[in-house]
Amino acid sequence: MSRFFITTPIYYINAEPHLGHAYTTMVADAVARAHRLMGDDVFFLTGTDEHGQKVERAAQKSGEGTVAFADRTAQKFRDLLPALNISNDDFIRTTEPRHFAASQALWRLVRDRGFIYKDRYQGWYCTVDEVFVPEKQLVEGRCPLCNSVVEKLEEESYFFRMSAFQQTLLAHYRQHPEFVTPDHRRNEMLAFLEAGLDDLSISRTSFTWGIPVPDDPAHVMYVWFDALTNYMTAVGYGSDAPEQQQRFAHYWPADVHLIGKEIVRQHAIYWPAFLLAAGLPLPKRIMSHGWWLMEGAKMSKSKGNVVRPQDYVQHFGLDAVRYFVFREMVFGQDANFADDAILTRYNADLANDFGNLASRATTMIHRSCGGVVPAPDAALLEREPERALRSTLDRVVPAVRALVEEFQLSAALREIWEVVAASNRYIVVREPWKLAKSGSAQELHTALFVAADTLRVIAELLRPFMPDTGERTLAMLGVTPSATAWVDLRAGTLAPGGTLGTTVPLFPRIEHSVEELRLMADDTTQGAVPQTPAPSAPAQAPAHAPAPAQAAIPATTEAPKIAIDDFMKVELRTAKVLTAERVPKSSKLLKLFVDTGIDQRTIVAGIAEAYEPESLVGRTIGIVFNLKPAKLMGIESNGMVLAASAEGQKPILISFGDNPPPPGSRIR
RNA sequence: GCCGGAGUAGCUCAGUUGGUGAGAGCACGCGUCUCAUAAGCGCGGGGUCGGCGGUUCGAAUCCGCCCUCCGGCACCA
Repeated sequence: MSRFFITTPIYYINAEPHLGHAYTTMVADAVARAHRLMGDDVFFLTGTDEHGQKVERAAQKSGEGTVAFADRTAQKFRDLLPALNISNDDFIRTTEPRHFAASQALWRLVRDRGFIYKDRYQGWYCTVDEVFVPEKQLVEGRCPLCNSVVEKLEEESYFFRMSAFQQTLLAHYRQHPEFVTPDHRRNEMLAFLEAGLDDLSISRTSFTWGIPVPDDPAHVMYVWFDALTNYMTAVGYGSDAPEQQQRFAHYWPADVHLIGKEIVRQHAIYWPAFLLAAGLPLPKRIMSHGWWLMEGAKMSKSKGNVVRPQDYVQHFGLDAVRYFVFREMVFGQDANFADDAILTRYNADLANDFGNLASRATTMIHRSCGGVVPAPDAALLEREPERALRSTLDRVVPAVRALVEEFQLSAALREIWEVVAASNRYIVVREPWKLAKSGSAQELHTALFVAADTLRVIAELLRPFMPDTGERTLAMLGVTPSATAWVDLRAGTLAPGGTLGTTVPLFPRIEHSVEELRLMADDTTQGAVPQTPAPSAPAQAPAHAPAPAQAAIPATTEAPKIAIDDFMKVELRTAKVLTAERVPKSSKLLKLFVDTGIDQRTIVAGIAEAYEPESLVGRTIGIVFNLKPAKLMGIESNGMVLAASAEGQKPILISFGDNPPPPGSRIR
């Protein structure tokens, strides 16, 4: 069993989490899960980068303390993890004490070995943007960003003697061609190295939100020195505790730093230079992926085309989104995120090919074999379609393993779908429904066994990519998931005599366009907060209910019983409607302004089809008082109106009669 | 500007060291089964392989020039 330490970048908390962050984290998750299934001792790290002037300023602007701001914004990234079913082993924040200790330890080490010196940092400073502008970028002596006049400024700074490592790094690149992937990024880094390295300014005195430089607290470490060190902090670097030192010895160096292409240099040059200076081992691989483009354009806030993964998770379910991003992006290249592409992938690959296969294979065993895995006939297994299918598996399983190790998730899924297609073809050739009527029992049992056995291998192969789907498919087959299922994964290992679970539709076809789905979701869901997927709950209805008609009404009534305490967490109160108006471009939403007795607030409610706005003014309604705010059609809604909605019917508000209680009365 | 990628069917892309008549998926058309989520399976149409020129018995694949797009040299998954 080998050790596998994989990291994502730590995400800078100055931005909102978006598809880019989600993608990096999901890729790392899939690879980490695959290594666990292969029996490796995996450590999977992600976290947040919280220091620097940008954060300090954003915190000032927000009026919170810097610490409170960092806590709140870091939490947004942390919240993304369960929503994406991420199996990280640790979540590191650069503001944690352990990270201060590690960063300062690394600094001291590098300093004591003679690679840090103090000098003056001199440059052109733009007082408007508050940044140093490199001389080359000046436009006629003015700031290229805001066109204001820059001034020459000097600041005392510590410098890292990066220039000392050019030759060592070049040698390392030559000895380890796999160090930077993909190749064209490696070539870029080689070009950068050959051009020569400048020493790097690694401290600042112009702000204080950072890790103090040891023995000179007027300086804080400049962002990358502190940030990159996180990879060692999390495995125990800088700690005095013996068990932490052992952990560090065990897990360092990292096997993979997974990053986006925009931070290759920091990881492929700065970071190894720091480590060389400290005399510490270098990470084995820097793997960099491309960007997600929207309609061919880079995502950016100003273009308003930032993809929020939660929206798609809501429409298609988490596993479908994971499948899409893995399948669609060739590692290292940019890829397009298009609504119709994800819908096509969903219906063609997940619903038609795989979901339907799982459904037909298990249903036939329920019908013809009483839901028990039949025993195959050894001689019949040696006939042609069976042998061919088996050899497909023999080829695909190791291929998938190898591809995942190289982060070729798209190709790996393509291989798995070869098996899906082969399995569908096998069923057509053997026609078990005919065998059930007139064929021999041995032939029927063999065909159904092979179908189920193949499905089981597919389910195991899918687990890193779509953990929930893999386990639900195994549950349909009555197979208990094993933590190391990939160690000896092959055809013919499904145990005859096992009892199948219930067949459930894994990916119901979606007949609506994405635009329709989006409108429905906007009108019917009250929270933009992504659903936390129920981990391994095999027998339940689809956790993510992609069918939009079900969005307003739970598909089943099998909700577990709750205690009175749980109920009392929900503050139901009366409120009086002050104003009501239609939300433009929405067929179902009304914007209400209500008096809750405690405050006055806006609530958006999906009742426009049932009530005229005017009829509501002055009326007393029931609301959920302490619901998290959510944005619906761009309007922040603070609470939720209580109304009964029978399936297919318009909602009816809870009524308090002619003599209603005062606003703010608790409902229980 | 310098360096590096990419331009192949309507769409997204495979095509190692030049050589059986240029491929896959999706979409589209036709056929077919009925176990299955109106899913599956089979067949089919469609491409001057960015342009021009060259090397060669033979080039999408090598060379030169040109056009277009993208990236690195300068922040951001």
